[in-house]
Amino acid sequence: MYFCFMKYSLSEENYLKAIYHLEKIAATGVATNAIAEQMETKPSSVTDMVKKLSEKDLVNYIKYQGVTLTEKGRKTALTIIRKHRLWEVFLVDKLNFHWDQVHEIAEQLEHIHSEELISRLDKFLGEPDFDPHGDPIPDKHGNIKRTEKKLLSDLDKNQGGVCVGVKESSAEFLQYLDKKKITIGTKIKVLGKEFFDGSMVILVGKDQSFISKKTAENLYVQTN
Amino acid sequence: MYFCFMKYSLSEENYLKAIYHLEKIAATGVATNAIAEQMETKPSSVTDMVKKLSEKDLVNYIKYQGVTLTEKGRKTALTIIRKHRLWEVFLVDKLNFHWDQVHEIAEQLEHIHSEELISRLDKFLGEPDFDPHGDPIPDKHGNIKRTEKKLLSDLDKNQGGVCVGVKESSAEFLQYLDKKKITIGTKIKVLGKEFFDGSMVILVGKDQSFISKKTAENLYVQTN
DNA sequence: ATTAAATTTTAGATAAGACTAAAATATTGT
DNA sequence: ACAATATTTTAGTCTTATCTAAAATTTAAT
Ligand SMILES: [Mn+2]
Ligand SMILES: [Mn+2]
Ligand SMILES: [Mn+2]
Ligand SMILES: [Mn+2]
Repeated sequence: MYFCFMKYSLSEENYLKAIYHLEKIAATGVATNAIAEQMETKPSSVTDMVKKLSEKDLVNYIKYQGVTLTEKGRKTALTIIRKHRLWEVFLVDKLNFHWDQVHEIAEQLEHIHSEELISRLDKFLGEPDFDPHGDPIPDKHGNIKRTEKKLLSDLDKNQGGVCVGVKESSAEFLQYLDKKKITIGTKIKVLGKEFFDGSMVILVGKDQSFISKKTAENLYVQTN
Repeated sequence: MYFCFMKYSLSEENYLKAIYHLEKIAATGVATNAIAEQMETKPSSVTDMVKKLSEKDLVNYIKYQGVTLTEKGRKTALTIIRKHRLWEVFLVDKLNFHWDQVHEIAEQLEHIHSEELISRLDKFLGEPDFDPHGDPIPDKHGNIKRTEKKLLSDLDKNQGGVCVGVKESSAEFLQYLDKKKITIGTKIKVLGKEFFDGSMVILVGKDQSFISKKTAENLYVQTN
């Protein structure tokens, strides 16, 4: 297989990315319906594309059994994710965009084809390890620096940590976190946890705050 | 017509840009063949696209009589050119690309859709008036700052000026200019002009240099 | 073990953008 | 003026990426 600087279409790249993200959740092969939902398209369209990706040796596909990425497919997906996240850092760090504004633009920028561009952008940004949402940026070989992190919802009373990422990164959720004064790097401590509904009273900096279970399940923290 | 933030396809945008550039040369309507050559496509494909652009009120088209841009088409072309040139400035000024490396990448970046992105990029770059090749950058309304400039080939003996742009901006020509130590801002003086073939002996900084007519016809200077 | 329901695939259609070959129109040369 | 040439358009085909409707297969329920 060696090194292949093949260029793929916008659509192919988006499918690979979707499958990559779904593969992390699904234990078995990724289901056609799951891909269709993620891509906001129809299952029949997915089947067509999956066949094509299979032809190009980017996915393993057996009828009715879902798909998995091949090594080549995974590498390709990771370079797109790398580009996405680097561009997000650019938008936030250099152009002063807010973290809830960058995803849509990065969705476009991630498809720009130029190794040299990404290599220089990476240097320009100081070779960052994480994007504005706390997600790790794969290096040029597709290696991801894994870090210890837990969902805030898994902490017990009196445990504390630093917010290092969000699971959901919709604009709505990010804007809600702003209102709560929570962002990457914010110190959080669990003051109380309600048995009934999983809601929490937490210490954010010096102030108390009340958050729902749903919120706690979408915040990653690094415990100390 | 008012303000229309309609998004056009990659192909439509490229056609508009091509027609814009050809319109500056052609006195009459832009010929189908000319567009085909510029776009590296077939005349029949051009006819198809031109009909579509005409439907969308981006060009005026009468069978067999070539096309001209409408006001809407011209504005749209200018926003794409604005994006192209701003990205070129970014690539050279911020990522330290060389001026002969940026065009291809800018051809991709110019199609990213986001007003906010371009507005912020413009500010980040210091609202530049010219791109790395000396071409003017239209403002957000499509206004271009016109400057006095002549082709070096039109200067007479003993006239001098500052290089402010290139007509051709192929990588080959730009690399040749590097070898000749000529770039934007370089002071040039005509020491001699050969009647026979239009070649020139010029002063570049403190050194003499010999250039062909073809080279002189592709260099813009501002006389002092 | 059958039947019902959900999932997935196939078959056939559509739209965008490109192509080739042939027809229509315009331009040139004598 | 009229034939020869060049340009442009039309007609029909192809590819990519979608879609709908129907068939095939798997999974879940009785
Ligand atoms: Mn994102
Ligand atoms: Mn992100
Ligand atoms: Mn350029
Ligand atoms: Mn330029």
